[in-house]
Amino acid sequence: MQKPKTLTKLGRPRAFDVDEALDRALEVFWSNGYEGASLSDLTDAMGITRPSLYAAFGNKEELFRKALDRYGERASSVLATLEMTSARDAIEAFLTQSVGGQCDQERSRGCLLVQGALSCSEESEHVRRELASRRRLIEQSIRQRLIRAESEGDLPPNSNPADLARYIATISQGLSVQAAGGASHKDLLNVIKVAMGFWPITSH
Amino acid sequence: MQKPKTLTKLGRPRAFDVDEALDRALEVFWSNGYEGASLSDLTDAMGITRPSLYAAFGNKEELFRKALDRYGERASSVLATLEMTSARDAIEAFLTQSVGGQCDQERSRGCLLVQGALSCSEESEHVRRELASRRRLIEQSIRQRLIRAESEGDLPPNSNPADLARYIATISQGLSVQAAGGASHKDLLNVIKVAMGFWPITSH
DNA sequence: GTCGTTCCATACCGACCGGTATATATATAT
DNA sequence: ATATATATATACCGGTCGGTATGGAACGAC
Repeated sequence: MQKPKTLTKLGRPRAFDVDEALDRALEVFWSNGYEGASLSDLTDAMGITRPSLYAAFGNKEELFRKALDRYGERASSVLATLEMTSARDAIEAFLTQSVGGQCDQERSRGCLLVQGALSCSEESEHVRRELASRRRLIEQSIRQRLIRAESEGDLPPNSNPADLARYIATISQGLSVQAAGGASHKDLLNVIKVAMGFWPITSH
Repeated sequence: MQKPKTLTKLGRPRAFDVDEALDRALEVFWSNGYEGASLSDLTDAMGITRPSLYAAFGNKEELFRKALDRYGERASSVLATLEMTSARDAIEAFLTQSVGGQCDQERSRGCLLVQGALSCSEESEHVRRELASRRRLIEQSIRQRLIRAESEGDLPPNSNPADLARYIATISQGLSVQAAGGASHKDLLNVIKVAMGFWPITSH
């Protein structure tokens, strides 16, 4: 059993920045979805060749998964808003931040977890399920926040945290569809305003 | 200028039912989306050969558009619910019927207008826009119903029909994403219950 | 230098994509 | 029967898909 030694800086150095290439790939996946993004689209945007992509990221599916992870890092600040003191503020901020992330500059693009592969060919079923699973994780975070709120007396009486969480997730995902359909940032904020109407208690 | 005569029943008769074949195609598009449905998937499900498909329906995009039209006919009863006397009942029935159409038997599949091509390669941009356009038509129907309600005093004060309509459409589209992610019929109905909470006036 | 290792560039792989040419089968019209 | 018109069956088209074999280029180790 021999040590792996310093096999870090051996051979010809990589001529591109992996993180930057991943960011570019994320953009393509975000715009075109998993199946809609061809390897040629990806390598063109990343500025690297096909073998470089496979050496650095494995294959298309692994690249997508890494792009999803990166997307999750970027969006972590959105989930962080759930930690606000009032549950109502937390939910409203979550939705607002979520919409903010879906509207880059002038173009509305929606959420990658929704745009990525809502429906697809059977070959990509695996990716589709992965996305659904990640969406479910977000819904769970919301649910846990609302369960906490319930225990703190910070929820309207007779509330069902599970149903409320699914409702919030549904709004968020619907906003993604709206964004993909061309709705403006302001439009989406107005939807949030209406959506928060279920909350009978105003906390300020 | 000669009459076209009776060129209806000439030549070898078609060996399949066009309507039934279109229904089968609709199923495939619904499950896999526009790009995710290959011609082989389609012809296999339709039970016809490729040239027969092209002779009867034009090409893949035209077939999809005809499937959309057929889908619209089926879903026309959903839009019809908007004509109920009370606006609140109309909206609630619309959402409930909508969910009913998205859950066939045990499998939840969402709305074709959302699943069809939320994101895609650049070649199918045309189809994507078509779907967004059809979604917008539905939202307009809702808006007009709410505008009518406003004029009838059947809306809460300070309501904004446009924002409310977009909100309803957002819920409906979010439900489609939820359905695609595996939510059950009952789950979706519970979401609707929460979603109607914005409506401060109960009409019975 | 030479070696070992890693990366890049090119060209290529089989499979499948949407779409079609060709030939044959089956109907009506006369 | 013959001609005409339409549908079907088969086999095929160029192009693109995701993925890779191959050979040379650029580094550290020695």
